[in-house]
Amino acid sequence: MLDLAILGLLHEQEQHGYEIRRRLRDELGLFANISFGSLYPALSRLEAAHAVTVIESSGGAAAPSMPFTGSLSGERAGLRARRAGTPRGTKRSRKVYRITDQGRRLFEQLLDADERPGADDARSFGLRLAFARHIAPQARLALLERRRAQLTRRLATDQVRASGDTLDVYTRSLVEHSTEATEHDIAWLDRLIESERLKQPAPRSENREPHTGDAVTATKGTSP
Amino acid sequence: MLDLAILGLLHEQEQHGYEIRRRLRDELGLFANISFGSLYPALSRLEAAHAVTVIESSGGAAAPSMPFTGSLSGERAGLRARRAGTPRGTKRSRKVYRITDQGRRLFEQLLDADERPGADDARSFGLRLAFARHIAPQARLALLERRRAQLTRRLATDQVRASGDTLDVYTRSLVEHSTEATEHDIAWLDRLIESERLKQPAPRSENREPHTGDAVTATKGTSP
DNA sequence: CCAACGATATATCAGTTCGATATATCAATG
DNA sequence: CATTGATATATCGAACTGATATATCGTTGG
Repeated sequence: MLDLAILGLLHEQEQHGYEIRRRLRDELGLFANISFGSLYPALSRLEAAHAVTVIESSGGAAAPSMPFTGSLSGERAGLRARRAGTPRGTKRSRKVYRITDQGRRLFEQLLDADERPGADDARSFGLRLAFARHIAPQARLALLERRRAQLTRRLATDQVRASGDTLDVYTRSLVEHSTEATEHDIAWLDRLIESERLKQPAPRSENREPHTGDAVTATKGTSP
Repeated sequence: MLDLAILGLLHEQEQHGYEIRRRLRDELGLFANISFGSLYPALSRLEAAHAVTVIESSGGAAAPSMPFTGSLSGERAGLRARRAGTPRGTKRSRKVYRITDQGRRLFEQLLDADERPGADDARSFGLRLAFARHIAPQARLALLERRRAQLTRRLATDQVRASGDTLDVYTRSLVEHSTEATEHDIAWLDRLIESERLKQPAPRSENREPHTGDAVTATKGTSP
């Protein structure tokens, strides 16, 4: 899962590990504070799989062919960057990674294949959504609908759990709040799905009726 | 974290591993489907730490001293349970675990100490809340307020993230929805906190003003 | 001036958790 | 009466976390 996140960030711009961590935290929001013990092994993994390559290892020469338009002025600083300008600068060694063609292929493959329904699915979905602009409109729609189905299933099991009378006050409140949150999530997804549908002309209609709001409203009406 | 969950369930009734897994899934809802690769090592861990003991190892003799009032008729079945009644029954070996006094101490210790603000804090809080009936009213209130502070902090960083203009449509939607969800969580916590306050006579007031709804409403007003 | 401190940056370790898989028993199914 | 499915315990490798180590550089303040 981390691999996907890293490839997604490198997809846009070559970067070094520490910066990847910062962007994961500040931009994505998923991976509140990804551990270095996850990040660096993941980068090594990806390098071993030829999905990324190390562009620049230290502050020395070997300027990359692409003079990337990015933020900081990494090249050959440190030498005599003693008192002149360059207020934010290189900092130590830095291994800058660049995604390869194979890595790009792996990225797309992870983006719509990997999706196993496991414990940590909210994070997985959030990550995919954050990179949704990179995938085909129909795959995007499929992603949203898979997530919707997932949440609908959860809603069903949550209601079974809430219907029992063995729960104490706190656990009951927890389950009820969880149910509400899931309904809120589904409503959000429905908005996204509708918005996607408007952007593309209904791929291959027929047997396709608008299902907006079936399970959500059903939560109010399933009990006799 | 699993240790806490296991001790919490064994706190109420002695059980075997498979059943613990079922209750974690069906009652708590956290740990959607806890892995056996987590569960059984955790039980061994707890046994090694003398927090739990194995009461009954197989379908043989050695009936536990306490004839626990619980559900199923485990004792000495399997022998000649061939065609007569007993529709749900023993099933194979089963190692039944019981919590020890030391385990009970560990449980209380984990319940209010461990709380590290890490990646997986929603689960950690949910777990503690599910066992909140076992702790002192003031500790319960403290738990709720710590969680509230945590979410308020998250709200602040989420707003910083949303204020940047570098996000694409999908990521922006993700962040906005996440913010809403956090606000919803805080409102829920405020309800729980109020409900707790009514149950106990304000421990030691002074310098304590009702803070219900400061950060939540602040999310509408911080921008100039 | 320079020592202390904090931010940047990479790396590794032990401990947990997960997913997959192996093994065994028993009930139900056909 | 063989196959399948539920119950039950166990173990493996891979991944993630928190902690810790190491190093460089900029800032701060005595």
